[in-house]
Formats: sequence, C-alpha cells, structure tokens
Amino acid sequence: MALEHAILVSLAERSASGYDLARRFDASIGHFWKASHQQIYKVLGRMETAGWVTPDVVAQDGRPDKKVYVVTAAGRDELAAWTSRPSTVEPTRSELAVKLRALPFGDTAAITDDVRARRRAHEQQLAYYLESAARFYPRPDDVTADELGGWLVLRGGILAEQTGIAWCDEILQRLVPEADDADR
Amino acid sequence: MALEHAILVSLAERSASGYDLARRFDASIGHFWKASHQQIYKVLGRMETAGWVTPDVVAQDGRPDKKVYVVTAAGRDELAAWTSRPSTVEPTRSELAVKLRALPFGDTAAITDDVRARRRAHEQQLAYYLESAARFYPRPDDVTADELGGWLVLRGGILAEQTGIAWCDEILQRLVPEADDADR
DNA sequence: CGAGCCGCTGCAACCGGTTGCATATCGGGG
DNA sequence: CCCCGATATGCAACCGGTTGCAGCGGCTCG
Repeated sequence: MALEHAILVSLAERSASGYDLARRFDASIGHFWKASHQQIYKVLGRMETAGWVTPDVVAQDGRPDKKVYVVTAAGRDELAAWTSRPSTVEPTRSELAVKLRALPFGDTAAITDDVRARRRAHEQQLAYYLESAARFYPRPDDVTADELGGWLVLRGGILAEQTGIAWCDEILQRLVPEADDADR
Repeated sequence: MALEHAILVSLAERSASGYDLARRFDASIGHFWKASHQQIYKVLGRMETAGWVTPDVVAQDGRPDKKVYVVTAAGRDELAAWTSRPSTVEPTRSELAVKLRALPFGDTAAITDDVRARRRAHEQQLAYYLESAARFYPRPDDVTADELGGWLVLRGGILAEQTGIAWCDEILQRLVPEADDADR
C-alpha cells in the first residue's frame, strides 16, 4: 500500500520517467522499499488514473520516447495526507531466524556458512551507506531541512546494518566458538 | 517460499494442529515470520500433498475434532535440505524511511507522532523479548544445543528492537531538538 | 435464555508483487 | 555481421498473502 507513496516522494523530489524511477529505486530509496520496473510501470498507471501524476511525453533522438511523470496538485495533497496517517509497523521476516530454530534438524556447517555470507552482505551494505554518508552529508549537523530526511534514512540503514553484523557475530561466536574474529 | 519451512520447524519441535500452529505463530516464531491461520491451513494442505506432513485426526469431547499434523521422514529430509540451501536476504521495507523522505512535503508534527508511536511499539516488543529471555534462558551461557537456536533468535529480536529505539531517538532529536528525553 | 466468545476448520475473492516475455532503436565489441 | 547491452515501455501468468465470511458445538456471563 505504500509503493505509490514512495514513488510520489521520489517524483515530488524530481519528475522522472518509469525507467528513471526504476534506476533511482535501485540506487537510493530502493534500499528501503524495493520495486521492479514492471511494478513501477503498473503503479504509475494506477496513479495516473487516480490523477496523482500526469505524463509528459518527451521525444528523444537516438533513443525511445519517454513519459516523464509530474506530480499533480492532487498528488501532493495525497502525499501530505499520507504523512498524516499513522504508519503500520511492517512485520519482520527473518529467514535466518527460522533457520536458527532449525539448527537441531539441519546442517550446522551449512547454516554457519549462511551466517558468514549474511555478515559479508551486511558489511558491504554498511560500507556503501558509510560512503554515501561521507559523500552526501559530510557535516551531518549542518544538513538543510530538505536533506534531513535523507540523512535520517541513511542513519537508519547504517544502524540496521551494524546490528545485522553484531547479530551474525553473536551467532558465529556460538556456532564456532574456537574461531577468532579473523576466521569469521 | 519459507512459511512451509517455518511450519516444518515448528512441527518438528512438536506436532500440532493448524489452530495450535496459528497460536504458536502468534506467540513465538511469529515474531520473525508472521502468518494468519488461513495461510497456515492453506500451506498445511500443500505440505500434506507434498508428503512432508501427515494429519492425525484426534476426536475430542466437548470440542471439534482436530487434525494433528506430524512431520514425515520426507518432511525432515526437506527441512535438512532447506537448511543447506543459502538463504536470500529479505528486502528491507521501511514505511518510516519513505515518510522521512516525505518530510518536506508533509506534516512534520504528524510524522513526529508517528515516530513516537513506533518508539513505544519497539519498547513494548523489547520488554516482551527481555522478559522471555529472563524466563526461558536465565543462564544464556548454559543453553543446551536444542535451546541455542531459540536463544539466538531472541537475541536478534532484542538487538533489532534496541536499534529501532535508537533510530527513533536520533530522529526525534532532529525533529524536536528542544525536547528532553522525558518529553519524547 | 440468549449473546457472544472459544476452539477448530476452511472457502472465495482480491491484491500486491514476481517472473518471463515482447518490442523497438542505437552503439560498440567480437 | 551478429550479438549484446543500454534505453524505454509494457503485457500475461502466476503466486504468496490478506480480507472477509462461513459453519458448528460448547462454555460462560448477564
């Protein structure tokens, strides 16, 4: 129920085509709300019908035409109204948690490898976030009102990845107690 | 693709009816993998067809009959095989993150209230987890092999809730800088 | 005595999202 | 020369999950 609003936010920041949005979702907002390009096109269609956005067909030479979507007044109203509605806490879904409960019935070595892989993934993501933070918000205390949201979202990502790593470390300490940190 | 395995784990720990499973999901595993009773019944049907579980109809007096599902050998094989397959990292979905990006287009006061509500929810969940930890794992260093998974999952929950609270606090510090902690 | 909840199972409709495929043009590399 | 990748949009089938509803016996509370 919220992809509409994620797209609305993204378009409110800057008008874009479905293709642009898909790439933007790959790069920034998408870290906190994934969407495939098919889904984006589908939702854009619905949003156009609802009158939240209007397409602006732009001809390009050497490239296919594109439909640049612009947020309408009704779209901005909806966006503001949405921010005023309380959000529902999204249910956590951790396949790793289920796997941990499956320890007595499965392959401990394989699960350990899985935890290591997850730890690496968390570390990569954390590195990416930290780099983004350094690049876009070099002085966090001085962020403008417009930047504040992006900064806070990034902080959330950083905290979450750090926690993910910490959890993996706790798990690995129990599953391979003899290993030192370098081994993990 | 993993509710099957969550149910398999739960049934491997102890055979149960669909109704029992639904309540169990409300209480423990469900904190990390939600499922409604309708979904559970549907999946149990599929699992029975696949031969992973077999129903054992138990007549009860004063209550409707119940179908107690028991994991078959094939079910245990599948469970073990699943633990050996690498897990896919579930995409994060944070409506709050989207809302933070919507700050320039929305109602800051309403968003602030939302963050406060989330903080309370995280605190409640944390309190619940801490209580569970104290009750079921009073001596974490002495957990048995069978208990280890449950303990580690609980640790993950505790870490996640603490992080959620920390994030909310960072956000509130920026949104209501003049407020002290008691006010939040 | 009736209302309403608890235990217990299930169907049907819908809906958001994924997977796979189609199409068209342009430029670059094997 | 042909294939591939980038740009750009979109349909169709499927699938997991939610919402809403239904049935039925027994218990308790007013």
